[in-house]
Amino acid sequence: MSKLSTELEQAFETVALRPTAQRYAVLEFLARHSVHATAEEIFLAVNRKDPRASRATVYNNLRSLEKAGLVREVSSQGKAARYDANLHRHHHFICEQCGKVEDISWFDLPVSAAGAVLAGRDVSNYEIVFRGACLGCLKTGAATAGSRPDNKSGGLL
Amino acid sequence: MSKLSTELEQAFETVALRPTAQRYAVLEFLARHSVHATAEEIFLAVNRKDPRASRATVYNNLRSLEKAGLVREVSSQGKAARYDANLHRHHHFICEQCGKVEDISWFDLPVSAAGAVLAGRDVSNYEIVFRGACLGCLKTGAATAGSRPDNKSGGLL
DNA sequence: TCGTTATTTAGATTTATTCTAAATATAGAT
DNA sequence: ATCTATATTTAGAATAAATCTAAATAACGA
Repeated sequence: MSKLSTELEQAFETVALRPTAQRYAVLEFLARHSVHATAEEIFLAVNRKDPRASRATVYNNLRSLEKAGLVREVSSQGKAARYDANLHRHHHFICEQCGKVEDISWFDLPVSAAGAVLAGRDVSNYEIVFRGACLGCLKTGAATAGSRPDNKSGGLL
Repeated sequence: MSKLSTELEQAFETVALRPTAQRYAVLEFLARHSVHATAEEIFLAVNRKDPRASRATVYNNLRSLEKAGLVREVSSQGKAARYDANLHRHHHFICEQCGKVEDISWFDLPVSAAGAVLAGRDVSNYEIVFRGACLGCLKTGAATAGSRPDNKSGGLL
């Protein structure tokens, strides 16, 4: 009866997806942990408690949840795809040192900024992906400044 | 002697990466084709002409080029990672119907928009990922409006 | 309850990526 | 030019990730 379970049930209702026990477990895990887990990690996690879900089911559900917009695949560095509950909009920050993917609070992109350049495409959603050094890595080691040829300046924002 | 070759050589110079024939071929392919190819596609493409590069070399070079900032992995739907030459900054548009990833001309994110929310992290780069229906799919079929629970409005920009 | 359709399952299969250790090429110093 | 230290390349084996299969089960509406 926690607030989360209500929210998850409503989410399933909204997108008209059958809330099977396995599918629910996948979404719940992602909603509870902002760690951006791989399919394998989700598989292991949901199988610690009942109900047990097979690997194929985890993959199936990640796809159906993604198609419904409740989950999204976040671009990560490394082979296995990482997933993220998408109940509330947010941006992402990827640490180039340690590879961690952090959530960044949502803010709207000013309309003026994007308009012209999208040329009539129908945008249903968007996110900003920041890259750099996270707070942890800044403390620990020396940050390597990004060095793309056409990035002359130091700080980018 | 084309303009591209000069640009590629300069790019290697800037980032202090050895411009081996194989590495050059990988970057050149990505720069010439904005198709956001997979490692396998690049492998096949660069081996149509000399020099031939092994699969492992393609992967090695994608990693070194990525670390140098000349290439980036673009988030795609599907298992194989897709890569993109990053000589000039640009944003991305992913079509939710057909899966195509398109480049969007660069524009700066207004400073005011992002500042507070990044909380001291050192941002060396960023990009915006738009999702929706591309022009081709808009013409062909019916566009499905995005339906996340907290997205009440129709158009997003 | 019944019938229809979606979902789940375990395991095999396919596909993607990394690893290995020896051979080669590169850049800089002599 | 030659030498040396280091980075890169290679083919193929090994690992890891994701998908497929066909039969069994669960969900939903009538």
